[in-house]
Amino acid sequence: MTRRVTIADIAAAAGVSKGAVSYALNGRPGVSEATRAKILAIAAEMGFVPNRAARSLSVSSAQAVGIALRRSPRTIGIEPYFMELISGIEATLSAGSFGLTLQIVGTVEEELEVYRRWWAERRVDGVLLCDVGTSDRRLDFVADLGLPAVAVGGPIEGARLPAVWHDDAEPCRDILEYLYALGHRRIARVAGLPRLLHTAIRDTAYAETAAELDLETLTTFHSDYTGEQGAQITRRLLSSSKRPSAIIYDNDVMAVAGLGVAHELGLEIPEQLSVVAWDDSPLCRLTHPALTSLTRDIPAYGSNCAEVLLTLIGAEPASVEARTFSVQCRPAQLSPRGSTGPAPD
Amino acid sequence: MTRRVTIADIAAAAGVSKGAVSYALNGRPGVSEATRAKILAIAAEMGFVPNRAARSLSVSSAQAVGIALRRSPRTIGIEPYFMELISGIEATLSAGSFGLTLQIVGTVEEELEVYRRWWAERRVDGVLLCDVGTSDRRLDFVADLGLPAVAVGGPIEGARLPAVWHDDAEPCRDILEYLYALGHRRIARVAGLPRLLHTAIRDTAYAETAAELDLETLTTFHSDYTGEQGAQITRRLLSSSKRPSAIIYDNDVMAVAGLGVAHELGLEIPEQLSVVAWDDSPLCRLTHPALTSLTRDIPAYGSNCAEVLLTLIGAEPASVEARTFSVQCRPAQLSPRGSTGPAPD
DNA sequence: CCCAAGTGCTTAACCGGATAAGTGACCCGA
DNA sequence: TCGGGTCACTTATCCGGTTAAGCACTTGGG
Repeated sequence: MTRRVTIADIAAAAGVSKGAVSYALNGRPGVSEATRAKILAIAAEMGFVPNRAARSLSVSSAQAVGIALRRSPRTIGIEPYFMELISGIEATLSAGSFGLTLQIVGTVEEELEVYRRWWAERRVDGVLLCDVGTSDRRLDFVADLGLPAVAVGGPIEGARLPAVWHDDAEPCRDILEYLYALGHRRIARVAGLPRLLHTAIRDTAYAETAAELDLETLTTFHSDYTGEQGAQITRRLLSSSKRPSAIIYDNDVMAVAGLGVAHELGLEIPEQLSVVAWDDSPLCRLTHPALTSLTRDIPAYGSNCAEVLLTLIGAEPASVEARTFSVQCRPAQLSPRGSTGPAPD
Repeated sequence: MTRRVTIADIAAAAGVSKGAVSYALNGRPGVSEATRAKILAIAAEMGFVPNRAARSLSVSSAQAVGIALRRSPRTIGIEPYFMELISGIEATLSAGSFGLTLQIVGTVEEELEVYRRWWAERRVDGVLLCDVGTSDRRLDFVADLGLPAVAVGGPIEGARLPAVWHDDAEPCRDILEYLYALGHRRIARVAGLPRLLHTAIRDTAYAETAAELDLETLTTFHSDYTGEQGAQITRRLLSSSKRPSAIIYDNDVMAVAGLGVAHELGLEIPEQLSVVAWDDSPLCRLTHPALTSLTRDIPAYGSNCAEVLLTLIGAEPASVEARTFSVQCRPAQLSPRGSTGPAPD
C-alpha cells in the first residue's frame, strides 16, 4: 500500500518549490531546461500522478464527460448499439485522458436532473445526448445551463449545440430501390419510436421514395424497438390476408425477432419473405439466414461524437461557430445477405 | 447560464461564516437548530450543490467507482450481460449518490495501468473486477495497491478481497439431469474461455455429473464466446458422424448462433437437436423456437456487487472480515422453452 | 557604470469545501 | 461572586494542485 506522491514530495526531492515543479510538469516557461529535466526524472521515478480533485479544483475542469441513458434495466443490454457507441466514445476519451461517467435514468425529468447535478458538481465537462427526439427538451436545457453538449443524432434545425449524425434518407431510398428491383411491391416497415428524430426522418424518406416508385403498399408500424413488439407486429403482418413480401425493421433486435416469427409460421426466408435490418451488429450474422442490413460503423460514430465534444470543451466560449456546427457522417451502407431475395410471384 | 453557488455565497446570504454553513449542511453539531434551518432554507433556495472536486480534495473520496472492461469494440455490444450488469450496478450506485466511471481496455496490462492511475488520481474509491480468471493477476494487484475492489465472480480461495458469485455447479447438474431425463445420452458443450473461473467451475461440475449419470459422451469445446466460434464449433459438431442430440452453450450469443447453424443444416429443433443456453437474456426469446436457458437476474447481481463495494468503501480499514467476505447469490434457474425436447431414437 | 530587461526561481494566494482550534456569551453550582 | 463548562459561532488551516506577483541575479546597451 504505497503512499500517493504529491508535487510537494517531488519539490522536496528536487530541492525546489512546489511552483517550479508545477511549471516543469506542465511544460510551461519559468524553469530552466536542466531543472525541468531533473524534475521530470524525479516525478517519473516516484511514479507521480496528479490528484484529479486538486487539479479540477484549480482549473475548474473535471476531465470527464457524461452520458445519461434513458433505458429500462431489462432491455438495455439487448441492443448492441449502445455498447458499441460507448466503446467508440471511450476510445477517443481515454486517448485524450478524459474519463467517462455513465448514468442510467428512468425518465426525462431524471435525466435533466442528472445534467443539472453534474453541472453544479462540476463532475463532468460536457455530455453526450443520445436518442435525440423531434422536439427535445434536453437540447435547450443543457444550452441554458451552459453545459457543453453534443447531440448524437441530427440534423437539428436552429440548434444551439453541435450534432453528429448520419444521413438517414439515402439508405432508406437504397433499401426501397433494392427491394423494388427484386420485385417487391408490398412492403411493410416496423419502425422505431415515433418521437425519435431519426424515426421521423426515415418516415419521410420512405414515404417520398415509395411515392416515386410505384409500390402497391408501404405500411409502417411504430414500435418501441423491443423484440416483443417486433415479434407481435410481425405476427400480425404475416397473418393478414394481404401479407407483405418484404419487411424492413428499424433495428436489428426486431429483425431477429421477426425472423423468428417467420420461422414459427413456417415461412421460407427469403423465398416467401425478405427481411432487412437497420444497424448491422454481430447479431445480424448469428441468424440463419444472415440478415441483410444497413451497416454503420457505430464505434467510429461514437468516436466522432466524442471528438466533437472534446473540441467543444476546449473551444473558446466566444466561438459560436464551434458550438453549433454539425458533422455529417458517411451514411449507412446496404449489406445484402441471405435474408433478402426475389419476391414470390 | 446561472453561476454556481458556493458555501461562501450561502454564508454571505445567511450572515454567518463558511464554517457554520458547512456544519449546517452536513448535519453536524456546531450550529443552533434555528440557524441550521435558515441555512438549509437558503441553500435550497439558491440551489446549492457542493463542488465535487472541492469535497473530494477535503475528504479524500471521489464518490465514484470504476469498471474497466477488457473487450474488443466490435464484440462488446453483442453480449447483453454487461449492459444488464452495469445497469444494476448503476442503480445501486446512484441510490448512494456514487458515480460510475467506465473504461474499456485492450489488455490486462492496460487494465492494471488504469487501476493504478485511478488510484493515484483518486478518481475512484473502488473498482469492480469483471471476468474473474482462474489465476487472476488483478486480484493481488488491487489488493497491494490498497484500492478497494470486489470480484464479480467466484468463489476465490484465499481471496484478499470480497467476491460476489453464483453457484455454477448446481445449474450444471440441473441441465444434465434434465437432458438425461429427456433421453439424451450424447451431449456436447460449447464452453467459454478456459482461463475464466466460472468456465473452470462448470467444467468440473459437468464432468462430475456426467460421471454419475451413465452418459455415452459429454464432449466440451472451449471458445471465445463469440457467435462466430459458436457457429463454427456447432457446424463441426453437427456435421460429424456421431452427432450429439443436445448441445449446451455457455452463453446466449453462441446458443443463438448454434441455432442458426442447425437451421442452416436443416435440422428440426427440438425434434433432432436440443439446445440449452446460459444467461437468459431477451435474446433467448427472440429466436424460434425460444431457447431453453439458465435464468439469472443479472441487474440484481450487479446491484449486489455494487452494494458490497459500497460497504467495503465505507468500512473501517481494520475490519478484515469486511474485506474478505463473499456473497453467494441464488443459483441460475433452468427455464425450459421450445429448444429442448425428447431425444430422437 | 548604471539602468532596463530578461531569466529562473520562490512566495503566496486561490479554487471550495471540511474541520480543528479559538472566542465570546451565557448558565450553573459552590 | 467567581470559576468551569457548554453552546454557537468564527477563524484559520488543510487538502493538492495552479498561477500571479515578487525577487534575486545575470546580461546587454547606451
